[in-house]
Amino acid sequence: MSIYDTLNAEQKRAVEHDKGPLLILAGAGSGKTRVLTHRIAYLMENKGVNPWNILALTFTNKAAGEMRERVDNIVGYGSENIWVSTFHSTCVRILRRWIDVLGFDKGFTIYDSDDQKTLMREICKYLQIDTKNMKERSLLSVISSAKDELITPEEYELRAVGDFTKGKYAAVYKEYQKRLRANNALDFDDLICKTIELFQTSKEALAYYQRRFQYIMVDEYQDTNTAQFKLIKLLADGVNEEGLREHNLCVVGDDDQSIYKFRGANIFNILNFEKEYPQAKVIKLEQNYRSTKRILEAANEVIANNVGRKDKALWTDNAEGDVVHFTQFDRDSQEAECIVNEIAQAVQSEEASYQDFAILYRTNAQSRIFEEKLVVKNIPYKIIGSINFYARKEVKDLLSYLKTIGNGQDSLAVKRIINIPKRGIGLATIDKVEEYAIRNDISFYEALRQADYIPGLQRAAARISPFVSLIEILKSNISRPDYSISDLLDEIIEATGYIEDLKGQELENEDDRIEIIGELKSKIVAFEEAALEPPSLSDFLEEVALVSDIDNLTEDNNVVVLMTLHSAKGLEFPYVYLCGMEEGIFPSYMSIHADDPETEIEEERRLCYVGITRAMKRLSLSACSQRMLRGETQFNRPSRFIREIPRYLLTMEQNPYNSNPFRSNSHASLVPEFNSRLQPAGVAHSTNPAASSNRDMGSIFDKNKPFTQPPREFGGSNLGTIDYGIGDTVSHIKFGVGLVTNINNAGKDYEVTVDFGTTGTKKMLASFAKLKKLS
DNA sequence: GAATAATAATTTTTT
DNA sequence: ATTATTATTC
Repeated sequence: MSIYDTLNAEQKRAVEHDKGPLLILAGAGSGKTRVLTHRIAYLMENKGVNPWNILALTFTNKAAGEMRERVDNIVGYGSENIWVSTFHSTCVRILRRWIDVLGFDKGFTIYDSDDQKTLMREICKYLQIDTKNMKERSLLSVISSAKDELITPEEYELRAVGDFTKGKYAAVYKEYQKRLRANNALDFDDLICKTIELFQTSKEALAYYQRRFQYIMVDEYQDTNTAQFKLIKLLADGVNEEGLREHNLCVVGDDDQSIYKFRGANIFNILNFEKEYPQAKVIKLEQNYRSTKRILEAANEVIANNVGRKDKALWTDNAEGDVVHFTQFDRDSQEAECIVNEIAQAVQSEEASYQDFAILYRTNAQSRIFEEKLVVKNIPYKIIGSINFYARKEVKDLLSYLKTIGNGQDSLAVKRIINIPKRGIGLATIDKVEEYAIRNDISFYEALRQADYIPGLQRAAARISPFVSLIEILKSNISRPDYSISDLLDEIIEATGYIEDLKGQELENEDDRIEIIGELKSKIVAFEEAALEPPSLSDFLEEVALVSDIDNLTEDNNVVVLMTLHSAKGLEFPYVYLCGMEEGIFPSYMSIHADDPETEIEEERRLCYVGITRAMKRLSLSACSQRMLRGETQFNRPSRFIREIPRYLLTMEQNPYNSNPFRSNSHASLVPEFNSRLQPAGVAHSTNPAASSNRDMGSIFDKNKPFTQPPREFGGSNLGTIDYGIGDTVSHIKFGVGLVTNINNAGKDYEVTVDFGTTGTKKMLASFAKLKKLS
């Protein structure tokens, strides 16, 4: 009896394949990680492959860590020598060693999307681009797509000839790359592109890694972009000791779970793998070990609506299981409250524990309301993603100090902290320094050091020099042998008086902010303790840039987890709540109204498939008729994906708050209170005329309504009117109490004129103003 | 020239 | 609702 006997026939074939390209099409829950780890073990144990020669690429650090751990459990030795890491970490590791070939310094900084945006803002200002027409975000995405396709700024320029807009893009792209280099910084895409550039520039570097990585494995292959594929191809093109090109490349993926097209994922990497490698062997894993029959069938039915997929039929030996639950709520607050109550009850009755539950949604913004309800119920939870810890102001400030000390060329970081805490250095001074830096072709920080020689900076120069000395002193500490990053952080906080400054600002959430600084400190300490040898500052900054929230999700925490559908890929939970199943939310408004809705909706559908297939035992779907989004009330119809699940697999659950407020659950006491909060106050929103126009967004379903449930009314039935008229007294959230002096019918909305007395007379649209009638 | 108050703008998904 | 930018005050 060997460990390989637990594998099914197809899995076994995949595991025992040793030489040559291999494509594993692995459906959801078909044990693909198991196959990968067993294959690594098999190669080591039975084929005498040196773990040193194995490279396994994943997309998240979590997946990488898990893979290493699982190999360790099987083999018991040598797993630390396998190179298992994410694409991005792999590239950083290579570049830290070789990037000087490309003219960068080895201490380069990695820019996250916030940094990118800041840089782009500067560029738009510099190139006098009107950001009303060309948004920073869209410019960045143009650049990102170019990089994904390995198009250089020069090439982009060539292709742009004669096209004004593209010409502009080319200029921005060029300037962006120029500034990254000047700051000795790389963005995420650069990590991949520069590694390829390195391999094309240095035969020595390429040969070294080709020789080392004799066996390459790629997880989530459907998410690779053109650049990543090129990188894999370059590495897999090496020769072995006998001078043979074996292409020992094993890729695992599922075209139905390709959900990163927006990030450049190229579906043809998986669809055309056999064309690229004609000798490739293809193995399909179609047995699902995760979900019940009903859940799997629901998933299959939904995904069957997509065209142009690789043919496959996922099946399972698991039990029939519970039907899929669908509940339609009136409001998002009900949805959240109800789901949270259900979880509390299940845990109370010891049917399950907190960690068995996941709440999944399309956008991060949806997490807020759940958090609210979970706190009230005292349920332990973890939200993955939403407000990234490293995006907090305090953290960014302190990290910028670290970056400034580690890489003085990173002007973005220097500019961020030069006046934090306030040193009396304002915009005008910064502009002058910047101008001097550009004129003399030096970095911003270098210009600060020469502040005394900058014309027009008499008084300001005196304010700059203490800052420069501070950084210089902190810098000199790094060279001490006993130096640690956490000491450095302490010194920064101490020397700048950062915490005192924070306290002086009299912010209401002062304690939270100080706590966050403490959290940063413990993260640094933990990082230093986990490292085998004392890590360098750039090691830590790299960790910060490349470790995502999901990576820290561990199973030993008994908490309910909340995350986006994207983050949930690769995970599984006994009980899954898929909420916000509404047209405009999921599928998203963006996809419905895209230039090419068919394609975009298909991606959303794959995302839905991913969501459904996370569930092992029970799947609960829900939608709300009314939802608050960015301070506005939206009215959405249930998602088309609900309709795609056959009725016999679904139960339509009654909204417990509506049908029977005294339902026999232990939380019945909450209900009357809830309703009273909901009814009169909410009427102002639900009766505004824009509501009916928003509603039409989902009207494609009017002709073909999938629901037998009688349509319920919200609050009152006077939708499309407003409950105040000329001469009425109304209150506005910001302007206070005023008198309605005029109402005009402005198409789908009403333009209301209100006299707020001393505040003045304002004209506003009824749908946005949220006026409340006072009588 | 800098600090502060007021106003405009923004969010789909992520390494 | 939160954050970046602009207008205003000191």
